[in-house]
Amino acid sequence: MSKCEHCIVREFSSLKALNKEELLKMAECKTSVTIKKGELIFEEGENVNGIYCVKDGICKLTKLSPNGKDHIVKLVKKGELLGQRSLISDEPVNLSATALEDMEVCFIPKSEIMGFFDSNNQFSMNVMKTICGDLKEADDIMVNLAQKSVKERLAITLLYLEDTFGKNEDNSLKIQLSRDELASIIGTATESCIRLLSEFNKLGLIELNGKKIILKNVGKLKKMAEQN
Amino acid sequence: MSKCEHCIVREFSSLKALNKEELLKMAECKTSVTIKKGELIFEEGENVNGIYCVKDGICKLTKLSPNGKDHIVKLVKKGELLGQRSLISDEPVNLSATALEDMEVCFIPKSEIMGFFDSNNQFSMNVMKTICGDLKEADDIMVNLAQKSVKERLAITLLYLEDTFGKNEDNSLKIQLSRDELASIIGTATESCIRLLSEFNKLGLIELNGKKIILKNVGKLKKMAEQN
DNA sequence: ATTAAAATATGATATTTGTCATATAAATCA
DNA sequence: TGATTTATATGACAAATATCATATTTTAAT
Repeated sequence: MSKCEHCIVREFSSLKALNKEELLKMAECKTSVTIKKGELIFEEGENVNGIYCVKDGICKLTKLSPNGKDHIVKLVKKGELLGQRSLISDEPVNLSATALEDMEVCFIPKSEIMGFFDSNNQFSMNVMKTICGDLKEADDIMVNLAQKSVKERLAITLLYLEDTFGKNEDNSLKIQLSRDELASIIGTATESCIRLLSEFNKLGLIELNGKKIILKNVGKLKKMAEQN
Repeated sequence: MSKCEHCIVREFSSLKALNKEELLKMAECKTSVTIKKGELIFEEGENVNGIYCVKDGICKLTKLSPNGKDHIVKLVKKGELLGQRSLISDEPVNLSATALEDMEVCFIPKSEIMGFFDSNNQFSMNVMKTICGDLKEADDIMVNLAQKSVKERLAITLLYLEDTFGKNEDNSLKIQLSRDELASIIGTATESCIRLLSEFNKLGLIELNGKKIILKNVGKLKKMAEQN
């Protein structure tokens, strides 16, 4: 069993508040899990009795709409925790988590985390801050969905993806999403998403190369994002 | 200065975790404020050094989009707290709060609240649960904005308004919103909102009487909300 | 390697929604 | 009260977006 103490990823999450003793205790009860690209980590409505700490890889959090289409609510990367909301609310998870790349995650059971809430105030505060950050982000996304055009939202999303997940040596976005997934972040039909990508390509804003997307003109993309 | 101890509204918020002693302390440093319909409580970007406890009345939380239009992110009623997120994140508020009715609120300074976070674990937990609830709600709203038509969102919103704020003796919605405000919850143009209200009226789903809206056929409205 | 399945792409068209113009009704104010 | 502003309503039209059809490319499977 690997030691949480030596896990660098921990430093990026609320868990950084834990002391040596707490880390040793956690290392004993945690389980390491490998998840293959495309696999489900947990599903909407499930009881996840603990939280997942993402050691490596990216996953999407989705919510199923009554019409049967998924919407991607959030992308989660290395260093973040999954399932905090559900744990605190003591409810089933309201989102599904699916790996977009091969992942390494650690599962920490509920009882352990609840103990930290009681004993470590800084940890509680960190978790609260994270959730508050998520809420603020959600507010921004809501306003974009309500008031911006699909074109603007595509520009915003592309910039966000480069900003958050970085780019490869060839300048292409590191995170690889299908057109369908991209559409499901933006909140539009897959065809509309594809069409606008083509348009951006023709306008020289981006370059398409199979699944690879390169942002060629960030300045113009930023203008496109604020068109109104 | 009125006593927090005897304030019933407190029982509906995270503050219910406070003990007698804490309530006495709070009563000493809080300020009661009366706010007239239409008045601003705080504005996006402002430093609100504390939280507001809503004793009476309803307010809207809005966010300004770059295009200059407001979006209503949330409606807040008696018993809820305002400004928690900003306080925890130690950031300016990201939303503006405006009274939709005459209001009675109490302002509790930051220092006081931060003390409760340190000393009263149940209080922290309550606040966390509230924010988690808000986050879950935000997820739902995002999916609706991304995937439902304006018509569906209007139906959903009307049902939500009756459910959350109740109705008068004549069955009309207790909360009175202008068409403009209703449109800004739904995320559509004012004219579109008005047009759809007329349509719902003609279909017998609702009845319009000046500013009053009566839900005549909740069953059909529910069907309309899930059309897809 | 060949076939089948899935993803991407694009055209044609329908539907939804926004915008602009204008009319009427309601609220506010001098 | 009358005048002025603001809110509501509706028509006409334009623009954005979805849907359906189909072609092409890519990926996966046998």
